[in-house]
Amino acid sequence: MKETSGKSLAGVKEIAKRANVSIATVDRVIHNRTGVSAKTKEKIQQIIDELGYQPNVLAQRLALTTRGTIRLATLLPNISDETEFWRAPLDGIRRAELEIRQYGIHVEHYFFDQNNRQSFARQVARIKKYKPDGLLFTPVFPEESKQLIKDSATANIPCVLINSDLPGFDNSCYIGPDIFHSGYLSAQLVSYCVKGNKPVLIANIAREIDNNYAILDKEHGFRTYFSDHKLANPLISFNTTQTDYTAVKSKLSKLFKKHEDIAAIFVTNSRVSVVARCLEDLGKKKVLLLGHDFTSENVHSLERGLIDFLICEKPEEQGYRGITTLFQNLVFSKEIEKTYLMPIDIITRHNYRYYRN
Amino acid sequence: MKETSGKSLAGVKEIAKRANVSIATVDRVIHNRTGVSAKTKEKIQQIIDELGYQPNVLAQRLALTTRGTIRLATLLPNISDETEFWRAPLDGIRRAELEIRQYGIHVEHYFFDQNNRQSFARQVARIKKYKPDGLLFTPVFPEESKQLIKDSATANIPCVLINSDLPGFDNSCYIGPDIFHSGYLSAQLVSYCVKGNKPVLIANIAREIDNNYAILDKEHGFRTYFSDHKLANPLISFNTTQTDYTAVKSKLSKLFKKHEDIAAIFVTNSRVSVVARCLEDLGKKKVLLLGHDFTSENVHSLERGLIDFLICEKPEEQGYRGITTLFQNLVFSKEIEKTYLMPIDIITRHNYRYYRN
DNA sequence: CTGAAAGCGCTTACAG
DNA sequence: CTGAAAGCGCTTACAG
Repeated sequence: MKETSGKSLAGVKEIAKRANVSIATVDRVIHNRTGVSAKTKEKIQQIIDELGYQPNVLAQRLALTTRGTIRLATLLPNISDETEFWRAPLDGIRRAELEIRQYGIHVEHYFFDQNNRQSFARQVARIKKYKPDGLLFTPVFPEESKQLIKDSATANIPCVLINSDLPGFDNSCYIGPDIFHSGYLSAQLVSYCVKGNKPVLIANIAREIDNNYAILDKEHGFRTYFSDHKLANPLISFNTTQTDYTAVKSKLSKLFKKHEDIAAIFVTNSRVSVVARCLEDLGKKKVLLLGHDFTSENVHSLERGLIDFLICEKPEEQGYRGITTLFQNLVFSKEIEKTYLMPIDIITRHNYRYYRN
Repeated sequence: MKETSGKSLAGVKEIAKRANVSIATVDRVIHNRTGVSAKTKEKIQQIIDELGYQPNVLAQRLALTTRGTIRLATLLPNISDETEFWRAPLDGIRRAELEIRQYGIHVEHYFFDQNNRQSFARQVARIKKYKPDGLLFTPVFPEESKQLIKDSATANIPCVLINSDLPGFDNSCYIGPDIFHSGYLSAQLVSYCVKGNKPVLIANIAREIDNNYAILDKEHGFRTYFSDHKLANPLISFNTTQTDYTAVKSKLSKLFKKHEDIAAIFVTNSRVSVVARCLEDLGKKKVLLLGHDFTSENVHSLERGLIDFLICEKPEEQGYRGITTLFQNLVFSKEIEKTYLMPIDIITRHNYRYYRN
C-alpha cells in the first residue's frame, strides 16, 4: 500500500466523510471536547492518525476572528536617553501587535520610572483595573514583581517576564538571557584580550544597584570566570549611583590614579558609552572596553573604536516573542514554555552592521 | 474629528459599502487590476487610504488555497561527514516547507557532490526538466552557476543564492554573509587575542580552493584587516586539497617545525575541527584556533576548549529565508530584495548553548 | 466596466 | 450525542 508520505492534504471534510459523521463532530474530537460517544471518538481519532491530519492554521485563525478582543498589558520602563535600551523590546512588542491585531488582540502599554518603585506600584494598580487577559513585564523591583506574579497567578492571567528573571520563582515564563553566563562570557573575552595579570574594572553604573538582580548576577558571572580559571587579575568593583558623565569621569579618574595599569573595563549595563567618552577624554584609549546593549550611542562608540565589544541579547525579539507567546497561549491554548533563553551575541565594530536585534 | 488611530478593522466589505460598489470591484482596485473606471477607482482608493486598509493576510492566503501547486527546486551539496555544514540550510528549507505546504507549495530537492563539477551539471539538467517555478541554490561552481542564473532569468524563474554570492552578477537574490567582512572580523578577533608579532596561519582545507570564491574572499578579508591596521604579524597561507586528518596533521607538523611560534590559526571553512584534533595531538593546545560553522564536531571541539571561536552565519535561517522569499514572490508578487546579509555571529564555549542557527 | 455567488478550511451557535 | 448552516475576509470564475 502506498504511503500518504506526509501529504496530509486531508481536512476535516475528508475525515468526516471517511468516518461518516459531520465535520462538527470531527471538530469536537480534534479539540477534545465533550459530547462525543466513545465509539465515534475512537473511529474519528483513528482516521485522524491515519491521515496524519494537520489543521490548517490559517483557516483556524480566520474562523476565530469573531471572538471578542483579547486584552494584553505590558509594563516596561519608560524610554529616556538613559534608558534607550527599552526602545528595542517595545519595538518588538509593536511588531507583534501589528501581526496579531487582526485576531482581535489589543495591547495596552504601561510605563514606569526605572528609578522609582512608587511609579511601578502605581502602574501595577492601573493594570489591575484594566484587567488584562495576559501580562508582559520586566521585574525591575523584585518585591513588587513577585507580588504581581502571584496576583496574576491567582487571577489566572498568564504572565511573561523579559530581560531579567526573578530567581527562585517559577510561577511565570521568562524570555531573556542567562544573565550569569552573559557575565561569564564577557569575562572570557576579557581574559582572551588581556595578557598578564593587570587589574580589570567592573563598572556598575545605575541609580539602584543593590536590588538590581541583573547587575549583581552579571558581576557574579564575570567574577566566577576569573576564579574558575584561577586568573590572578585583580578585579575592582566600581559602583556609582551617580550616572551622569561628570560624576563617572571624576570617579574613574581617581581610580586610574590608584590603578594606572587597568587593562580592561566591563560595564554591566548599557551605560558603557558614558565610560567610552570618559576614557577618550582621559586619554585612556588603549583600555579594553566592553559592555551591554545595542543602543545608538553604544554603536556609535563601537564604530569609533572606543568600545571593543558589545554584548547583546536580542531585546527586540524578547518583546516580540513575549507577546506572541501570550497570544498563542490565549488563542490556541498553546502551553507556555517556562524559560526561553536568548542567544548572547558578541558585537564588534566589524559585525555590528549585520546585527539584528 | 476623532482619529481612527490605526484601528483599521475595516475590510473589503466596509470599503465596498462606503464606495457603493461590490467587493469584487474593491478587490480589483486593491490589486491594481484592469477593468475599473478611473472614477470608481479613485473613489475606492480614497476610501482605502482613509481607512488605512490592511488586507487580512490569513484570509488572503486561505482564499488562494485552490490555486495549482507551485513547484520549487533546491540544489545543494549532499551531506556527508565532511559537508555536515549543509544539513543546516536543508533543515531551514524543510522548516519553511512545512509552513507553506498548506498553500500548495512543493519543494523538490537536488543534491550534488561538492567536489565534482559534473554532478552539479547533471543535477542542473534534471532541474531543467522538472521546470520549477522558483529555484534556490548555492553557487559552488562559478561558471555553471552563472549559466544557471542566466537561464533562469530567461525562463523567468526567480532565483535565490545562499551561503556565498557570485560577485559582479546581479541577476538574482543573495541571502548569506558578507564574506569579505566575515574574514575581516575573524582577523579582528585574532589581533585582539594575539599579542606581539607572532605568525598567524590561514588554513584553506578543501578539495577545490582556486575556484572557491567563499574561501578566497574570506582569506582576502582576513589579510586586509592586518594590512589596514599595519600589523606586522607574518601571515602564512596553508593550502591543502587533501582534507583528511592524516594529511592535514603531517603538513601542519612540518609547518610548526618551520614556524615554532605560530600563535593563531584561522581555518577558512568548517574543517576547523580537523585542525583542532591535530593541534591536540601535536601538543599545541595554546595556539588560538578559530574557524567556521556550527557543526556538531566543531561544537564538540569548542566545548573541549580546542577551538576558541566559531564564526557562524545562521545557515538554517538562510535556507528558511530563501524558501519563504521565493514563496512570497510567487504567491504574493512580493518583490525580492537583491541582497539580504546575514549576521556574522561569534560563538565561544560560553555562549554556544544559546545559539540558534 | 461591474456584481452576485461560491469557495478556501475551520469554528460556533443553534436545533434536535 | 450529533448535524446543518452561517460566518471569518478574501479571491475567483462567471454572467451581464
